[in-house]
Amino acid sequence: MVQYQDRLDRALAAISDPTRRSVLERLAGGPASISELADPFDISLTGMKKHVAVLEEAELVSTEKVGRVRMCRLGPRGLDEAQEWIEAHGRAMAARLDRLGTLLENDDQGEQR
Amino acid sequence: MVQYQDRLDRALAAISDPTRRSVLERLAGGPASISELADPFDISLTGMKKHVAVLEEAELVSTEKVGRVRMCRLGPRGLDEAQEWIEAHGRAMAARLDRLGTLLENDDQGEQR
DNA sequence: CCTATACTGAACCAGATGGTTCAGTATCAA
DNA sequence: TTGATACTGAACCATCTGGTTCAGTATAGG
Repeated sequence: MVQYQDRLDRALAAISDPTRRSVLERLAGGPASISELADPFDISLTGMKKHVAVLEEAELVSTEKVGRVRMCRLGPRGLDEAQEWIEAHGRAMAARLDRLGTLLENDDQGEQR
Repeated sequence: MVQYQDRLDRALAAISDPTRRSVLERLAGGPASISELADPFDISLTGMKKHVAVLEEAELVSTEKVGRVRMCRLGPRGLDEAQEWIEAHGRAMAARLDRLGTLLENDDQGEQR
């Protein structure tokens, strides 16, 4: 019963790492090999491959082996679900906070419906 | 030099857990105690307190002890930064994918810059 | 054919995460 | 004052995470 959220879980966890966010930003500029992705960071090839694997499992990135090079590009699915959740609930949270802001320092218990 | 991203890291990691997302959704409806938050889940009080602590460190939730009850409410900062990153880069990624989509099955190598 | 390149897989590591139980402490209510 | 309630902190646990090194394998190029 948690499984249908799995992709959202993975996507959010994937982008919670700054290295992986940088990788996504880099790939937004076009495909790149593992080596090219690893280059700007103080990280081993193996380490970068792991990051790419995480992004791939979150379906944010797709890869393809071409000769001895693994080309990485943005996946077709992208951050849609993550964006949807944040927009829907971020909006609700902000709205709630706005109302709270006007009522605060006054009555907290009354908020509990 | 990574530290200014720390809040974003924490916020995204915090909402990558489905239990914590549910807690945020619950709190969008008004403040709640730890017990009330734990109730819908098969989790101990201690377990829920840990989740709340994570949300608090991400500055998504603030808490206040009132008598023997710890009241939890949405924090003032919210998901702004997370939303900004996803919107900015999600948009860029989607745009890139659109262009790729029109060019694909044709020439991949030419995309590299 | 030989060598350098680009990745891959296995093994390992320290620290974080998500959960537990158990033994408190503090407070509300009777 | 006594008991139930609501949390808290410590200790423990299994698994995941982000990283490493080392020893391959496969391919591009000369």
